Amino acid sequence: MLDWRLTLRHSMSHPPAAGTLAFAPLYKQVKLALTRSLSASKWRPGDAIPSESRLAREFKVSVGTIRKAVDELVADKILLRQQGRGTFVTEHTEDRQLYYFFHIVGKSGARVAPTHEILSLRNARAGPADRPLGTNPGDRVYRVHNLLRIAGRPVIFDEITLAAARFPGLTEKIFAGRAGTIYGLYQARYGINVVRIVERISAQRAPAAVASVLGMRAENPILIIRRVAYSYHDAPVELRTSWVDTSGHEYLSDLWKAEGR
Amino acid sequence: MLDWRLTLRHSMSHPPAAGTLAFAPLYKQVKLALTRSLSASKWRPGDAIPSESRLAREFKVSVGTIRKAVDELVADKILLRQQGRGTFVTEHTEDRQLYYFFHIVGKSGARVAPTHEILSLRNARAGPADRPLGTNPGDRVYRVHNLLRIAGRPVIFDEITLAAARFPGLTEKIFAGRAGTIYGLYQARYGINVVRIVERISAQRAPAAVASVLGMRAENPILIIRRVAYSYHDAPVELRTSWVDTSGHEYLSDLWKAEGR
DNA sequence: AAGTGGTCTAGACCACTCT
DNA sequence: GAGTGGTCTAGACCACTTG
Repeated sequence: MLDWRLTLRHSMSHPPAAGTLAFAPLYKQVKLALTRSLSASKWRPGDAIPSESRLAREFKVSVGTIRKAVDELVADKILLRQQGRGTFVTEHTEDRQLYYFFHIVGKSGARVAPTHEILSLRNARAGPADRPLGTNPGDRVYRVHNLLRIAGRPVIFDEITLAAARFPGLTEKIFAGRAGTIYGLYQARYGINVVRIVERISAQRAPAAVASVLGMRAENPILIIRRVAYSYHDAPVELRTSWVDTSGHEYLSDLWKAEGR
Repeated sequence: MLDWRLTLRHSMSHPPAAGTLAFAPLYKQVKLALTRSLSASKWRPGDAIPSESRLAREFKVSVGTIRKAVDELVADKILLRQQGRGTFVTEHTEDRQLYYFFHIVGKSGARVAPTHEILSLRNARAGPADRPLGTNPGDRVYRVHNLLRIAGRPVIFDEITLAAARFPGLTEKIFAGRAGTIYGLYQARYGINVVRIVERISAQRAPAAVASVLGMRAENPILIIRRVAYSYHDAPVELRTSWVDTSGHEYLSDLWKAEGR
């Protein structure tokens, strides 16, 4: 279990060196070792990681140093501390989904969980627009169409693109029959943990196909969100384009709340 | 200078008590005392606050406790640490503006600073829509119209609303003739420090008046951003509605980058 | 009662900036 | 060299959860 023994201590000086963190502060080295264990699925979402005193013994550093590493992972929402219980690998629960990965709220500000309806899952070939996924044009991808309703009313139409190589054997049945959230599915079935999203937003005219699904008039203004979802170490996982009818809802951007302050 | 002597130590137990933090952890009490000094303009933006060892002496707590309080203020971007130099009150420089308070980027992702053109500053009466400002309908407000160009092309039209009571003597000349950013003006002239914004985004049809200023066709889809800007302790400072032509630019939402990771 | 995270302390040494 | 923040340690005690 001690294959992560750190060789360098206090040698925080000089070229931070590309790629490796050999000369970084101890707590950064610990943080990197932990995220590597995480991405190698050493612990599963919902599991407790070893206690801080135990980690301190294993890494041969002080508890304070472990705390500083874990502090950052908690701030990144990769780990979750619970006093008296332990430190856990964050799960993609409905609540987390709603707070950190779903930014559409009612005009009154009310945050309501949407219901999902998977419309289709198709095999396709990646195009140049899928580059942010890390795919090359021609690579196999899945495209999933998804309709989100809020209080029964269709509000969002999603097109989700995934690299087939990273999601082997994915089917519409698996996607539609999942237990929890979509990111929970990635996590539970493929060990892929979405920890960060970047979204680009613009206003356009609603395409006819989208408008008809959303029950709005074609050519009416619609909000378009282009999302890239990342796992540990900035590895892209998912591309998602969302068309949002903002006649009754809007996009909420609140960095503070999102960071849990 | 020691008017902030803390009476309670280690008494972190029991009713966190509404309003007061008397029973909160020491570092939270220190943080609160510091933000109170900040909002009382005890130190001006750009100034260094006392060193950590000095604060530790003054507060009669350990340096580690001071560090934890300052850590949070740095994470909130209220303070800025510089190794070897000191800890400074954050200023509203152009750079900070561009990174934390301006979310419009080119479709390529390029972040370009806009140029501002103040079109008008009018006296008006607050309406019900101005409630988030903390004003009651009928209170005096200023409304400022502002055109932002990116690479010479008009992209954003802003309507800024301010409570006249908090910005006495504000004129169009002052607004247009300011040295740096708009939030820098609030800071330098009125001691009001914007530290957080919340934005709500929707897609609508461009009103004729806005469309003509932006040089786009009326009724075309346009992005609308309704912003509330807050100072310390969540005090609302500014209401801003922005109409954005997203034919060549888009809104970027990246919590991580915004948090400086 | 045992184990976990949360707070706080005191002190050492390093890295950086300024004079 | 003096002063600042940055890292790291070791240990005490508190608050909370679980058995």
